[in-house]
Amino acid sequence: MEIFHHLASSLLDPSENKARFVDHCHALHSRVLKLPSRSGVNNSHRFVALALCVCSHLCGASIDSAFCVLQTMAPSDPSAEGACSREQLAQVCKTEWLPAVNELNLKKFCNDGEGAKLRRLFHDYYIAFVPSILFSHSRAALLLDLVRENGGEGKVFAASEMGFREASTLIREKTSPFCNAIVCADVNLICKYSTSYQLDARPPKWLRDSLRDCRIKHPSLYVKKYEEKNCSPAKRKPHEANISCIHLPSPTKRPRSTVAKVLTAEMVKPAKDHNPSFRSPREKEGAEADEFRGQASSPLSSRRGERDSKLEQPSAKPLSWACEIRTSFSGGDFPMNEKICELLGVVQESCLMKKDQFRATGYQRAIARIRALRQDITTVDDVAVLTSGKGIGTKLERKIIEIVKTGRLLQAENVLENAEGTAVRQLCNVWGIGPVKALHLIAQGIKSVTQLRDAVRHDSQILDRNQKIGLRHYEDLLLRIPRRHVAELEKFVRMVVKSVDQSLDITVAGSYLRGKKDCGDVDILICGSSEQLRFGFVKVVKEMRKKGVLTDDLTIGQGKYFGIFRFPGRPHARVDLFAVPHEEYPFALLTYTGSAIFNRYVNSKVDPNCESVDGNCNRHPIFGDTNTCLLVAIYEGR
DNA sequence: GGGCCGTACTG
DNA sequence: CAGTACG
DNA sequence: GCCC
Repeated sequence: MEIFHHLASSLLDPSENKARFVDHCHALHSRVLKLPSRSGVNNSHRFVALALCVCSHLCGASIDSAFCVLQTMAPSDPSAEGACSREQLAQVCKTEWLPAVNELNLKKFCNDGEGAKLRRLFHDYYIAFVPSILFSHSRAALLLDLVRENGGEGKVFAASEMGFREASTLIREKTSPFCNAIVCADVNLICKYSTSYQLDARPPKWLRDSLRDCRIKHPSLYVKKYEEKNCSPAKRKPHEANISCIHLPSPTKRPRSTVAKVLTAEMVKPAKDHNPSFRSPREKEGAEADEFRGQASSPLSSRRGERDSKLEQPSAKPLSWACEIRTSFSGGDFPMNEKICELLGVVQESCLMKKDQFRATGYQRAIARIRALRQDITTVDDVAVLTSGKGIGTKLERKIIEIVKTGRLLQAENVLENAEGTAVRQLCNVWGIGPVKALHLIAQGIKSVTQLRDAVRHDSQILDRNQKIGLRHYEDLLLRIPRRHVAELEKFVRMVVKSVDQSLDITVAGSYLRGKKDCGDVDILICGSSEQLRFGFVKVVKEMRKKGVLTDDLTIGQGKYFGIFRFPGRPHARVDLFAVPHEEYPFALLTYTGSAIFNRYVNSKVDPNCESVDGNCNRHPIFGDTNTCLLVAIYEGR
C-alpha cells in the first residue's frame, strides 16, 4: 500500500481526491488478499502489478514505462525487486488488474491540472527511460541532460503522447546521432574527460546548432584545439581547514601526446553513417547474433519479444552501441549464478591479496559477465553460454563446471580455510589498507581488526591518518548503502549546494546511477562553471561539515573530496564529491558513472598514437559497433 | 610470453 | 617513489 | 585469470 500512498501524495494534491483515490486502492488491496496464490506470484507482486496498472491507466502508457516510473518513485520497495520477473508482473497486470482498474476509472480523480501534472511527471521519466532501451539506463541520464541543454527536447521527445512505438522510432532517428555527437566524440577526448583539456565554452555554439538541426554546419567548425593548461595550484591538505578555493581544471599531466588533439566533423555524423547495422537490425541473424542479443539486451528490451507480437513493432532494434552494456541484474532470481559469483569472488579476492591483480581482473570480468546473465546456469550445458563469449576461458570454465556439478569450489574452500588469507582479507577491508600494508601488519602479529585497534592504541604510528579513519569506521563502511539513503543524501547535498550557489547543481553518479539496489559509496558530481566551483565547491564542503554531516575528511584534492558522512542514526558511509565544470560534464559523468570495468574497456580503446586529425582518431568504441560489444556484457562491475 | 586503464592523492 | 584509491 |  505504501506505493499507493506514495503515488497519491506525489500525484494528487487536493486531499479529498487523494483520500478517495486511496480508498479505491484499499478496495483493490483487499481484493488482492482474496486471490489464490500462484506459483512465483505472491501478493506483494500483485500489489506491484496493481500499482503498475494504476500508473498505466492514469497515464495511458505501457506497463513497461509504468514499471520504470514506479521503480523510480519507490525504488527501494522490496517487493518491486522480488523473485517475480517483469514478464510475470506484466502477465498479472493483464489477467488480474487491468479490467478492474479500468472499471474503476481512476482518471476521475485527476482534474485537468492534476492530469497534466501527472502526465508531465510521466513524461519526464519516459524521456529518461525510453532511451534506456537503446542506451544503458545510466547513459540515458547523460543523454537526457545533453539533449535538454541543447534545446532538442520538446519536439524530439514528445514520447508519452505518441506511445512507445513512435517514440522509439524518433529516438532511434534523433538521439543516437545526438549521443554519438557528444559523448562519443573522440575516445581520446572522452578518456581525458576531465583534466587534460579545457574547452573554451559550453556548450559551444557550433555544437549546439548542429545538435538542434541534426546536421553538420560548417565542417571547419568542428575542428577544435585543446591546449594543455599548465597551472599548478598549491597543494592543500585535508586537515588544513582554511582552504577557500580550489583550482579548476586540475593541472594536467599528460602521459601521452602533447600535440593538440582535434575533434573532427565526424563526431556529429548520424550514427547510421558509421554503423551499417544501425538501421538494418535483422541483417545478420545467425546463431551468434541471436545469442548476443539474448545475453546483452537491457532490462527493458528483454520484453521486446512480447511487444513485438502485440504491437507489431516494425524493427526491434538489436544492440548497436557498446554502451548498451547490460548492467548486472539484481531483480532476477538466479541462485546458481549467485553461487558461482560468490565462490569465484572468493578466489578473486585472494588473488588481489596476493597482489596478483591481473588474475583478479580476470575473475572480476568473469563474475561481472555471469551477473549480467539473465538465465541461471544450472547444468553443464548452460556453461557453454559463457564460454562462447569472451572473458571466460578453459580454466574458469572448469571451475564453473565444478561449482555447477558439486555446488562447491575446492579452491575457494582452501582460501577460506587459510588463516593468513583471512587475516589479509579482513585488514584490507579497512579503507586505506591494501595488501602490502596488511602483510606488514601480519608480520607484526596483527591478524585482525580487533588486534589492530589494540595495537594502534599502543603505537599510533603504525597507521597513517586515513587508515586510522578507515579503522574507526570499519564496521560502518562495510555496510552497503540502500538507494533510499543515497537519494536522501542527494536531496540534502543539493539543498546545501543550492544554498551556497543557486547556479550549481549536483548529479549522483557511480553505482547509484547505474541503478544498483545498494551502493558501496556515494559519488556526487557538483556541476557549475569553473569560476563558481572555484569557491563554491569548497564552500559546499565547509557547509556540509558545519551541518555535521561530514564526520571525517580523507582527502581534498583538485576538485575532489573524499570523506565520510553520516546522517543522524545511520551508519557512516563514504562519500566522494567531484567538482565538475560544465565543459567537462559529459565526460566526467561518463567516467564517474563507470563501471570501473567499463572505463577500462573504454580506456583500452584509446589509440596512444592518435595525435592529430585523421580518420583513425574517431573510432566510436563506446557507442560502437555491435561486433565489439559482444564482450561488453562483462564490463559491468559492481 | 607479455600485455592487461588512466589518474591522483599520501607519506 | 610505492601504495592505495577513484570510476 | 584471459587474450593475442
